[in-house]
Amino acid sequence: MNMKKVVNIENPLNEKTDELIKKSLRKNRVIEIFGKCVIEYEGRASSHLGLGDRLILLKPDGTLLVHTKNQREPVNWQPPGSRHYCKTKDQKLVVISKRKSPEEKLVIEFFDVFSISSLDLVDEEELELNRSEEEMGDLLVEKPWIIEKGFSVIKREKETELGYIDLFGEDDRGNKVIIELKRKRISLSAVSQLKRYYDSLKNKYTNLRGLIVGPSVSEKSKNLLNEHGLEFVKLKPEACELGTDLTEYIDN
Amino acid sequence: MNMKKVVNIENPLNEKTDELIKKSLRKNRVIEIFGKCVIEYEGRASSHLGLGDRLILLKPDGTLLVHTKNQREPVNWQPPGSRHYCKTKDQKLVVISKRKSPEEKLVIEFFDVFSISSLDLVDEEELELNRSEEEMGDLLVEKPWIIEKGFSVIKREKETELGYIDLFGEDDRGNKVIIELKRKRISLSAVSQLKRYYDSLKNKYTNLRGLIVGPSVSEKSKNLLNEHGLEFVKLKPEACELGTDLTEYIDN
DNA sequence: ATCTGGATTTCGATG
DNA sequence: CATCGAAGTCCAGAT
Repeated sequence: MNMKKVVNIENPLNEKTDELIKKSLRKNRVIEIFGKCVIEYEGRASSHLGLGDRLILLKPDGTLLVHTKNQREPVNWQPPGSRHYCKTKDQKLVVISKRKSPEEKLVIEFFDVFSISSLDLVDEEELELNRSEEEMGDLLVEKPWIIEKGFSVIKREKETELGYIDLFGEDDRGNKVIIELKRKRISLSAVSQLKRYYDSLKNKYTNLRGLIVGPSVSEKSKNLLNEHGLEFVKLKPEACELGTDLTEYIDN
Repeated sequence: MNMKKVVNIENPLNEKTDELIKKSLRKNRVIEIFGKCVIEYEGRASSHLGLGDRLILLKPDGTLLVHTKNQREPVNWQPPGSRHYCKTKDQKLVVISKRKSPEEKLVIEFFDVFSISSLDLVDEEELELNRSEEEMGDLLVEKPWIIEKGFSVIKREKETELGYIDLFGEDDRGNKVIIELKRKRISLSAVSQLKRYYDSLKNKYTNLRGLIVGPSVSEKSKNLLNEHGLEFVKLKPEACELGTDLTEYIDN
């Protein structure tokens, strides 16, 4: 069953780890290092991280991740496209990752290495993700009556001077309608975004409405919508999955 | 030197891996699994990921990460605070992670396991990060003349009806000044944000200016600033680090 | 290369 | 718990 070759050193000696990492980098393997280290970063920002235990992950696409025992986010990293190097200096393993444009450099100095594994990962599958904002758009193009009776879509992703409008359409009285879709509760910045689109088209269309569509809206956002004469339409992203009962919208 | 105990199985048998993972979870270790798996997610969104090789990371704070050989971002994950479980079903290792509020569930079914390591990571260090937007604020509070001659800061993080203003101050002619700080090139949404703050205070102060401070500004954003009567002031975040030569601002 | 906006954003601060 | 905005955001798509 386990025909896959895992290179694994439990108590790595520095002279050997150096070699192993270099070879694994050449072979485009994913490399994982548990170790005690100090980290310096210099680039878009700059940072210093004192001595501690971390897990370092080197990916064949040039990604480098430094994970601590907490948090979803890496404490330090290099984005895809970086170049990784490694050497032994003063008896210590040093891993360096650089990229250009923007110029960025990460230096990891190991004071102890607990474990190294490296492996060729084969993965051709792509993630199928549902309930995105895009799916909300798909649903409304197909069933525009969910917005309101008589509504019709003219254009998806309409470009304006000031950004892209999710849906542009027309109501049963001939008003043009700008629709901004959100899969989460409506925030102030979402309202500002809609207002910006509205302003960019209000000179072009005399009868113009602006709708924001999402699962809910905060109090302040609702007030701001009212001030600007914009409207809110309730629609939860989970309603946009196939086979969902939409009868609650049917009296529109 | 290597007194740290690394639990490491190179060719894990499923009966043993089950036990090892359960024990490591109890002991709050960081667990890393290389394996071939299928993944289902159901929660804020939903997703399916077909058979492929991945690296799974389980953290003691309840974070779970699934990394493929590419990208900085995990292809699937659970945020901190989730609960991890593991079992053997149909001779296959299954790892499950759940959280409530919002309800989310991730199920990883392994068809092959290549390597497992688990380790107690000790890390008390905090990251020292420089060149943040906050540091730009620190500098301008200390040296307000960088904005312009005669400018003075009245308040940091001033709250308004429609959000928090980074800096609120006054110029040498008695105009009140709203300042929005950005460490990156100014985008349309940054301008919208400043406009929102400006609108929320323009009734309160008759002589009001709105400045946006950042390293550069896009053409569209510059136009939108002009339309609204708002202003741009150039300041790079790296200038906010200690010991930087600020003579280029000194004629202000 | 830049611009634009979404994201299972995450994260921290604040009320 | 909700709101708000930054982030070395990342990332995809469009120009």
